[in-house]
Amino acid sequence: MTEKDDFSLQDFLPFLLNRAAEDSSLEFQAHYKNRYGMLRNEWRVLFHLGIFGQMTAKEIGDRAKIHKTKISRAVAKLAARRFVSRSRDENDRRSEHLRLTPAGEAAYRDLRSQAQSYDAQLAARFTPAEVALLRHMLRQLAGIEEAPTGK
Amino acid sequence: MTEKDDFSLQDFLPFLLNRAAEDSSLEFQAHYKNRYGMLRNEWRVLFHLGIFGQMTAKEIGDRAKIHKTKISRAVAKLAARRFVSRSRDENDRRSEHLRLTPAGEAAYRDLRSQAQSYDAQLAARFTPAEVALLRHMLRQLAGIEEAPTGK
DNA sequence: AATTAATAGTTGTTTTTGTAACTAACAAGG
DNA sequence: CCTTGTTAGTTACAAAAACAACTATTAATT
Repeated sequence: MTEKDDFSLQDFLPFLLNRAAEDSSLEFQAHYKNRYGMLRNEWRVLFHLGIFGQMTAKEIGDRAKIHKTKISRAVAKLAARRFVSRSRDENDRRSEHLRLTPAGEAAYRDLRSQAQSYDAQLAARFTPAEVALLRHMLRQLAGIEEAPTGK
Repeated sequence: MTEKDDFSLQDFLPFLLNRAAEDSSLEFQAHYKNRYGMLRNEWRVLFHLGIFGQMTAKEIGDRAKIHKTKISRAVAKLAARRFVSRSRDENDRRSEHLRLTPAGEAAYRDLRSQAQSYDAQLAARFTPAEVALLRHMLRQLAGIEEAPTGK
């Protein structure tokens, strides 16, 4: 099983990105799945509402580039578990404003602290400058506009 | 929709990694899906065989960290399309040696060149040193042992 | 040797995802 | 108004992934 070819899968960025993403997802999953029975899109929605306080499904989808059907299902489950409350917009009755219930807030705060320490754990493998560059490059690859530095 | 919280999803590594991985996967998918009707695990198997010449399903799974059921189904499809041939190991009749047929080789060479130019296109957004560091960090995050440099 | 355990690979069943079609509400142009 | 087009969100169906159970073969234990 020795190489007969100069191409290396382990250098191919889409492969590497997927492998790294899968590995880190799997580890972080332990927190939201075991403790709250959530799915990936559910914690993402939860986090968006935790961070921004109130959003519509569309706003979440646009910001996180998650398809509306995924949002719809995630919101349905979060609402069923009383983590999220929904209220129609009076001006445009097509859209719904979502926000966390107290139980949702509690879950968010708990998971956020898990996320922060897991992120720190990943970052600890590198120097701060390296991590900053990594985040910058990943944002670039993910098509996320750089957050304005408050300088 | 303004932030009420200091935590930023867009800095959280698992989120960033997933977003970047998904984006690049989706773009590269166009090549193997449109041209060959392949699935992600199918091109991965194809590439492994293209690179290493001959492997068992287990070896592929170990190296790429793909679960054996995924390998099994990917191999079944590749074999049905005559991209891969299978032969039992005479010493251990549980395992099968897989290799590319000429058609498989042709598909591999085609996709490999697509992969190389797509990778170059991604890499072009950064300096060579940055890209080298990115690959290094991703390998580290993915738990891939660094390839020995021939120095 | 006979039983038990381990390994390579496959198959079946359940969850999740992807895609498309749908409803309801609003907007714009004639 | 009233047809046509858009948008927010849901639902239904098809494709794919996850997980568990299975077969066949080899290895280990007694």
